[in-house]
Amino acid sequence: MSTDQISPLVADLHLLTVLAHTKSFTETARRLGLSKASASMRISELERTAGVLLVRRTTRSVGLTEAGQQLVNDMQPAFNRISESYTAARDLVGTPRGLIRVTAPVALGRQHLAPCVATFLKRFPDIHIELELTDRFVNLATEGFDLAIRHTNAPPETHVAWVLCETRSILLASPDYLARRGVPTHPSELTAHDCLLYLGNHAGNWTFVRASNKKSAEKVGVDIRGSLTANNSEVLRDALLAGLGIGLLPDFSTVPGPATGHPPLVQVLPDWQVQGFFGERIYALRPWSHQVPKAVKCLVEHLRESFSTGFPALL
Amino acid sequence: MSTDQISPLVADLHLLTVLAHTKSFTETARRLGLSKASASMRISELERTAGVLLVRRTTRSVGLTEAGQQLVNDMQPAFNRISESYTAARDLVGTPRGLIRVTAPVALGRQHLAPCVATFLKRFPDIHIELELTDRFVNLATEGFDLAIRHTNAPPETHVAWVLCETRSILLASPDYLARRGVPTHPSELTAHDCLLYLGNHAGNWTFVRASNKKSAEKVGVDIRGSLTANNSEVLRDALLAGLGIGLLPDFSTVPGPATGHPPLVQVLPDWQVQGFFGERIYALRPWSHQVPKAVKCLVEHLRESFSTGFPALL
DNA sequence: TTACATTGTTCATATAATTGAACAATGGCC
DNA sequence: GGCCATTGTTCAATTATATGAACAATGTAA
Repeated sequence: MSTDQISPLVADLHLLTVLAHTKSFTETARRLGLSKASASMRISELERTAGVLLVRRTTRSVGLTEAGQQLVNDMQPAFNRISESYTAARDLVGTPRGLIRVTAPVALGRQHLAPCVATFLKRFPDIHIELELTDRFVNLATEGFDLAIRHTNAPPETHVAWVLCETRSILLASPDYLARRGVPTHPSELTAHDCLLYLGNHAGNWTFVRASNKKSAEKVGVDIRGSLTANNSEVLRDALLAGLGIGLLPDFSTVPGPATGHPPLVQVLPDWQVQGFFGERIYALRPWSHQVPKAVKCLVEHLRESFSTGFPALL
Repeated sequence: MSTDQISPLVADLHLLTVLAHTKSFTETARRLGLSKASASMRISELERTAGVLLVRRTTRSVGLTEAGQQLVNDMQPAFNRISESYTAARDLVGTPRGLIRVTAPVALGRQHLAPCVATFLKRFPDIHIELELTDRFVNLATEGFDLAIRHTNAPPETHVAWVLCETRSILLASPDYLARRGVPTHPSELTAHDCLLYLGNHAGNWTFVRASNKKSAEKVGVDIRGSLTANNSEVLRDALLAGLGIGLLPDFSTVPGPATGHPPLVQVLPDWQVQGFFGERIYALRPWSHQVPKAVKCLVEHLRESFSTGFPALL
């Protein structure tokens, strides 16, 4: 009925939406900066005044009832909108500020993003950044992230995708490995080599493409034998440096620093590219919204500048 | 950014939206059931944490700054949606309940609506009704009404319009007036009569239409001389009963009760109708929304039943 | 199965909130 | 122009709320 009635409940209703995502009073309380005792009591009172059971509570876990789930589904976009509006109002005046929650792949985040973020925070003292590094595919909207840094050639259509820089995945090996096992001159030779595979992304069969000077492209399918498979690109890089085999890595994570004592890696089969790893870029992704907070705009701009100047040697 | 940040502010942001409509801390506090001291302080703190001036305060009046206005415009639909969702959740279980804010024309409201509402409240003890009678055209959405009862032949397209009953406006006079001045047999004779006009609705020239038994309709334009013009239909009715002239009144407000000591009014020119007063109905109007609260549905149903049985004599 | 760690709830205490009267400022009214 | 009613703000007293340690329940790992 008239919106006046929800006034004493608005805060509790929002608490409920957070609870719906975290499915935990403890986590909800932490995010909202209050005690789990409060969170528990306020939900209880919300249910009491509403006269509807919203939360299914076992002493150990929390789920929503059908009514609660429907209520949250209805309200969630509204709270998102309110949040955007508030941020937009703040952005009207003064310097950029606020909290930006960023998620990025572990390796990329640690090696390139973190240093870049550090200089950014010095320029904008009123901006705070929460950087969560994970190789898991997070859902920006439901997990409350403002920005995701992704290395991909197919950014999701449902998000705003800013291009930070162009990259490509190339085949690499250490000089000593190539000295021992020989330098491949054609993709088909890879079958006889040890390969380092990224778990999940890299299937057992790669299709190589060579763009000839004519229109037609030359294609070769090759079965790959993985001597090491890992879900961490830094492990693969270290394995490459140690001379364990030939690996497909994005170019930004392959320049060894002087501290490693290793010579630079050597690109293998530079004329060939692996299908599915064309046109890769580093993107800053953001769930679609009416407004982009000024702080986020600044961060993206800063990242774009930093990433466009090329990547420094690692370590 | 992430909606978690607005959690401590949500209640204050909603307070701001109420303030935007009332333009008064006192009224805002009354509606929200807290003291004006609280309202003032919480808005102040909201501005402090946002770092933006939202409210333009003179010690006597309250207006919004540009930033504040934009913020409210952005958020208002969201809060409406939240309110609807909450009401829908409550409606999932148990008997209809909640507050319904209703506005209606003074005469119609006092004579027919109020008695009907009384019996309704007995049937649904958990429903509360706030009945505001005014002949002013209220904006349902911005003034926070759930339902408006209107007597019109052109319900606004932007609202849900339930038909409560059919009515028509007819020409009436008291028997003694007609005895003194004669019974008109044709609209053109009205120029020589005293007429009672509703201020605003009734212009000085009426077009009369008679639906003949053939397809063609007969039309006559007549200049009307008003002996009394008022913006209150009850005043006009009393004047009719007192024999002051001929008046155009909706049929539901014309049956004099025995307490008046007056004989029933007599319809004049029953074959003719006045253009612009065709197809009149009593409507229950409601701003468009995703859900109609169960309590509102029940009230509309109750009104429809009561109004369809015809109107009792007045007074 | 058993022990452990973690969850949600409870209750007395401490904290933060709301309150209401007093005050200064202002718009309306004669 | 001056009076009066009403507005928004301020501040100490009060009320309501949040807190955190203790507890029972439960999923997990050995």
